[in-house]
Amino acid sequence: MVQSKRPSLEDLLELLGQRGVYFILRSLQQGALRFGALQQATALPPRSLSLRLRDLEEMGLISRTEYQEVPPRVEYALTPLGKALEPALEALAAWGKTALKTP
Amino acid sequence: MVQSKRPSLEDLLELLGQRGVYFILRSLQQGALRFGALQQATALPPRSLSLRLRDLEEMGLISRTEYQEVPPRVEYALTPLGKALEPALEALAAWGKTALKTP
DNA sequence: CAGAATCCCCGCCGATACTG
DNA sequence: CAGTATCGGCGGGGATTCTG
Repeated sequence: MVQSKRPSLEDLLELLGQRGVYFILRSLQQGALRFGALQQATALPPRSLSLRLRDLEEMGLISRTEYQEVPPRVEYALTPLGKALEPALEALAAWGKTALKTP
Repeated sequence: MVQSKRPSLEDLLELLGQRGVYFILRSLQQGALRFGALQQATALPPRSLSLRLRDLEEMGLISRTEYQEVPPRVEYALTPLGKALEPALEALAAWGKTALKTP
């Protein structure tokens, strides 16, 4: 467990502004996912995805679970703090839909 | 009226991630404000504030009204589309408070 | 499979000065 | 008052390559 950053609203917004982060959180709302699956969902290069996942983990929004197997398997899931974002993400999505209706 | 950009959710998130943008929108929810007032509210240098305001205007979230007076006066206000963001901003603020309670 | 390392480049950011 | 002009720095971002 890392949880180094104080999860301030400004930090969250800055992170949400990075490409793919919104999609990562939305995807994980359906359940835990592996690195490869997130790569496909976000269309991010490995390095960028890795950085974003670390940011999210440091902010306490997601957890990383490493399974000692062959082949290696790592799963990412929302923490309670991450799940608490759901209403906000819903509200943003709702705005996005209304924005399309009134051009 | 400019309204050049299609207001997609990704664009909004990217813009919200820029420093000061959240504060600009929140401040304007209380009513129209002038450039100088926004400068004080956000603590942004003039150039950055000017860029952010233009981004917001291009996305159709705020409107710019210039009064031909001496001294010059310009007021920024939320458009209906900008006001439609209020629930989302509220939800984000609510998350911010819960984030503080559960460190 | 899940990342780390390296490299290079551009775009933003803030500071300072100036003007209609 | 409400911006624009100019500049320098640096940090993030993507592409590519390599490894436990």
